[in-house]
Amino acid sequence: MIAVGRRFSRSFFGRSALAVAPDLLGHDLVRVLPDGTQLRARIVETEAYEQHDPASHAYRGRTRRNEVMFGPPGHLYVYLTYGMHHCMNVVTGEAGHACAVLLRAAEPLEGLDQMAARRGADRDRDLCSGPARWAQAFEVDRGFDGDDVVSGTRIWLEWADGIREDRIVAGPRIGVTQAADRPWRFCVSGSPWLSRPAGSAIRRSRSAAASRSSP
DNA sequence: TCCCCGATTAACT
DNA sequence: GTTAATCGGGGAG
Repeated sequence: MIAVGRRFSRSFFGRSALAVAPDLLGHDLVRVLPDGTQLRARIVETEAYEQHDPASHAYRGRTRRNEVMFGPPGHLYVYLTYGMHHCMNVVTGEAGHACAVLLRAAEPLEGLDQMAARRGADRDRDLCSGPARWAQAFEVDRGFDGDDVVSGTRIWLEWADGIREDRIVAGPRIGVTQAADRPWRFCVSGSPWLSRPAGSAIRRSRSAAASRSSP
């Protein structure tokens, strides 16, 4: 019997981002390109963006951009950052609760040639090792904002092996300036597919350290 | 309307 | 380690 990935249930995503983010590690994001090619990558790094989280796009309320975050769970929230990069999130929590999990890095498993063609990358490690890299490899942009990853047909999440809890490492989120101390980035320990090494190896920038009030 | 800045990346020194 | 690229969001005026 061929092992066919199972879809996630809607209720899996109907929890807090903090609960869903680590639980997505070791599972797969699947994408079918317009020509029928299937891409698959196994999640190794996520970040949680909670309700009332100063680092969240939804912190200051509902806007056209973040509208999907306020909707039902299990949908994609895709945004453009720095005027050129797209990032993929999965909306979590009940409708009305604007939380989401940022998909940051994954191990590419299927369709590596297609990913490389879009990325212009020569090494496999450069295909999905960062939120914008991964989105580009998967040919995902704002046109995918709101897509259903539970029942979708062009992009969806599949239950795979998962990861043992003792292999999950939590650390500060990357690139955020608000609530920078919250350890809401989750990584598969020692994975070579991360956007950056996990753990305490991340050094605080000098300016940030200097501006810190120290009791 | 104006203006600053960002959940990043790649190409520099 | 540093920095340009590049543009929409959203707060300020």
